[in-house]
Amino acid sequence: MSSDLLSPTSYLVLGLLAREGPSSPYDLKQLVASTVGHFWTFPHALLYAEPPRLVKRGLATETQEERGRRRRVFAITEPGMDALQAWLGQPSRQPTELRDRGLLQLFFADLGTSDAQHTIAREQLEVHRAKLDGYEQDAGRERRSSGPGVDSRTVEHWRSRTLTMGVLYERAAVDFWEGVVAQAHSVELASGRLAEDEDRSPAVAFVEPS
Amino acid sequence: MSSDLLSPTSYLVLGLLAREGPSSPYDLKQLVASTVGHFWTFPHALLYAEPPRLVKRGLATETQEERGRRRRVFAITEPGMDALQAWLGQPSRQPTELRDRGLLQLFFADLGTSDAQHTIAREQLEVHRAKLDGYEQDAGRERRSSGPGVDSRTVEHWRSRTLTMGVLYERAAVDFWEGVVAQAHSVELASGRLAEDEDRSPAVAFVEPS
DNA sequence: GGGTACATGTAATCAGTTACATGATTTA
DNA sequence: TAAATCATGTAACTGATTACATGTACCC
Repeated sequence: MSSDLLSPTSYLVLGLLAREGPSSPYDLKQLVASTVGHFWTFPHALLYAEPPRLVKRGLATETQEERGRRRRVFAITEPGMDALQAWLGQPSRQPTELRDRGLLQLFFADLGTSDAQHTIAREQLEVHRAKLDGYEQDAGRERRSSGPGVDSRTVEHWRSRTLTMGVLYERAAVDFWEGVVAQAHSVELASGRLAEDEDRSPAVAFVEPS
Repeated sequence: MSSDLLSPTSYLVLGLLAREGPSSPYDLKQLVASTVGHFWTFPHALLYAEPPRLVKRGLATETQEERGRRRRVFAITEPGMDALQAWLGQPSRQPTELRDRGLLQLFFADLGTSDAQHTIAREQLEVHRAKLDGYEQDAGRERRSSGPGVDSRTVEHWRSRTLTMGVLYERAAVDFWEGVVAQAHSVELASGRLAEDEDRSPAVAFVEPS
């Protein structure tokens, strides 16, 4: 018997099944990609592996289509709903995992060339600007399609609220990396490493500042 | 043969060995706890398991103390340094993993009671305020101990710069959850669920606003 | 010298990840 | 009808996590 505590993946699947009704792993994959997947990736193989685990615990059921693709469709059970409710009723105190390879590289940047610092920072700035840009396009699309009156009790409301956290994080990240770029640049200038006429921010130009 | 690409854990250990010199797994554990461990946790068993892997690849060497605790001490090799440099020279483009259980709960909060939303948000607010508070105390201690003249090229500089990312994230998180708390509260009021005289923010009071 | 906290490790399990492989549907 | 893409899965591996277990130093 594995410990009776479920993983975040378990609750992800339970929650999606509860909200969307019976779903195939592929459905789950699509749902994840457009929501939490923006900042917490779940490889598709996981979404094929998790539902059977839930079935074994009695938290979901599996049925198979007779014709066509014979997809496996999973549905949440009563005990599954209970587990989900229990989880929602007991807020997590575990700290956020901010797994960012760029940050890890920055942490060790002093071991590389001074050029490495600059390169890392510019790359990260580009990545985070692009991501922020993507979020804002999504938000625009959504506003147009769902109209102005978004009720705070709707599913859409909480969905977009969660994405907002992603946006806030990306904004903080852009601020941060801008600072690092500026800092690294001035250090290199001071040490006479850069020519005066060098392009200062090539990686930054292609995205409009917010 | 496993793929010749190293994991973040590998680079973490390589980087620490490069910076600190020969170290035992326990040393690594301490170093991690006071730096990146603040936002990217590496369980101690990992820091006992990873160095031998590096040895097998020729990126580190192992020696054992003769007396006392007979600790295993690991040191980085030339190929190890090369691998580290190569990594630093090629900035990551992989997106940040923001694994936050509270966010996941929020995403599904509409499936719980309206009370669940409020509870989750207050708990998260408390957690993130406490973390932010801890960072700021650390920063204060460090400023006092290292004096005013921090050279931007020093190790300490980059160390604290990296922690700064943690601070920025926590600030963004506090903002976010404050908004959610306010929102959830007003929704509950509107639906007549709260009495007028209910305590509005008990979870928040114990930490000073920054 | 007995308790407590710190330090050091191992073993077993399991989830996560990568890679592979093939089937179904659409479109050129 | 061939190509391309979307959809659906599985297998193997291995890294991450948990739990266990014991040793060493310090303090009362």
